[in-house]
Amino acid sequence: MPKSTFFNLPEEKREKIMESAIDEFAQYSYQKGSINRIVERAEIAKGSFYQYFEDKKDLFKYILEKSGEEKMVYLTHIIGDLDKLDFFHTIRELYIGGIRFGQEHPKLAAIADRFMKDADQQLMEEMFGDSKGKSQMVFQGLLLKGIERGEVDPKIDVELVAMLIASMSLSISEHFLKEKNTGNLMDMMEVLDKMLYVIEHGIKVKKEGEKND
Amino acid sequence: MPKSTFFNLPEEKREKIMESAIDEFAQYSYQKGSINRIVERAEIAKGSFYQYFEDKKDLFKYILEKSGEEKMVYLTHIIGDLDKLDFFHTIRELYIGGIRFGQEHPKLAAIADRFMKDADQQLMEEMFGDSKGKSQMVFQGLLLKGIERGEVDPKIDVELVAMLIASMSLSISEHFLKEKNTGNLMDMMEVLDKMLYVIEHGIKVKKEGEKND
DNA sequence: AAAAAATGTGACCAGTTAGTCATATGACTC
DNA sequence: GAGTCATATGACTAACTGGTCACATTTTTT
Repeated sequence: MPKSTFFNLPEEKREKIMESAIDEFAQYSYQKGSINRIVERAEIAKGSFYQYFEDKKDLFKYILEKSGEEKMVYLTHIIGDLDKLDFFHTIRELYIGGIRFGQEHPKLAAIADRFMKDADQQLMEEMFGDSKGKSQMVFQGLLLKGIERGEVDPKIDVELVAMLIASMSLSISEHFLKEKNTGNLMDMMEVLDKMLYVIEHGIKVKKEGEKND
Repeated sequence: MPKSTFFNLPEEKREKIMESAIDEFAQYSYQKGSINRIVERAEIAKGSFYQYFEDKKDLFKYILEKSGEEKMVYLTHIIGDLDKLDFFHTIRELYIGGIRFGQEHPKLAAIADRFMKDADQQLMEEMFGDSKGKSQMVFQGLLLKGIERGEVDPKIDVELVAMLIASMSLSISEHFLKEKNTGNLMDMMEVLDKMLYVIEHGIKVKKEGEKND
């Protein structure tokens, strides 16, 4: 957590610092992001930075937390309605929420994605405290519920599939972030639905007598 | 490519250098791997290193190339028999080859995997010259052939699915590398087959009248 | 106004990095 | 033995890094 001095700062200054930091970590990774550049861009003295934050990790953690909170805004209505939709529609809604978050906060999305991709397990644990990724845990819970309800194939290995879906999610986010020029919602939805189709049905050719939606 | 001086070196020395470098990059990433530590472990002078290699990139590229060649040894017999097996058995064989390579050359596998995961697109292109990952291209080719043969669902988006499979492959390799303590072939095969099952059939519960292998 | 507490500052530290270069070594040729 | 040439060396450079600290300034309290 930032020190109290940071929260005592006038809002303008505080936001300038946050913006500088977010710009920095959106451009560079956590590792390569430079405190020197951040304080330069924020026009504060190096020493001041260390009056506001414990260290680099403290700052980055705070950004991730804020980013997580912001993302939650896009997802809570889905989590609330968890029983109204089946597994596949639930994760579809979750992805759509994620895409909207990414469109409205591209830098935050880029920072979080890059961190998920780059960070080694040790760093992840230092930042979050939980060993397995949060999203993987969410998927795992949803899968179990989906199996109970008879929507998801009970033969699958829940943990493994959660991992696979989490990894696909990451690569699809990366894909979206990379092509932000053509990042219109329609195209994204199309890609999303194609991905969900694969998760639902697999890619093996369907024999006669099998149904489709 | 390393300079001619490197290849003129007595084999013993050459291998000591390669081993030091491989150890270094297996432990640290390309970015964080240190030439200083490499020359120290290899017991050569810093200046000597730069008599053998143009720079850090030159060395790393050479390791990746050698690693790629070595991995090919484990895959060529499959590429040769490409028409004997259907799509799903082909990629299964490819994965098994990959697993065996990883078991016999864990450091090389770790280096390549980490690089695939970490490297930004720019660096990838500097190293390989091709924009899309090699494995993704292989999957794409296999998918197209699989569709032609009526094994793979023609409704899928080939490029997207190739990307998804490539990303799953990476995360499964990572999974295997992480648990090298329990890394016995039997367990790995089980996980592999579970993953392939998902790719084949998806995770939606099967209605009556649908078949399974 | 004086004292005290809080905040701001940037030179500085010890550490790292990739890469260079003048010089030394030693092997081979004439 | 002199001359030549490829190779070996490690001190050195310049550029960074995250983090510290003695001091200056401002704000608050007495």
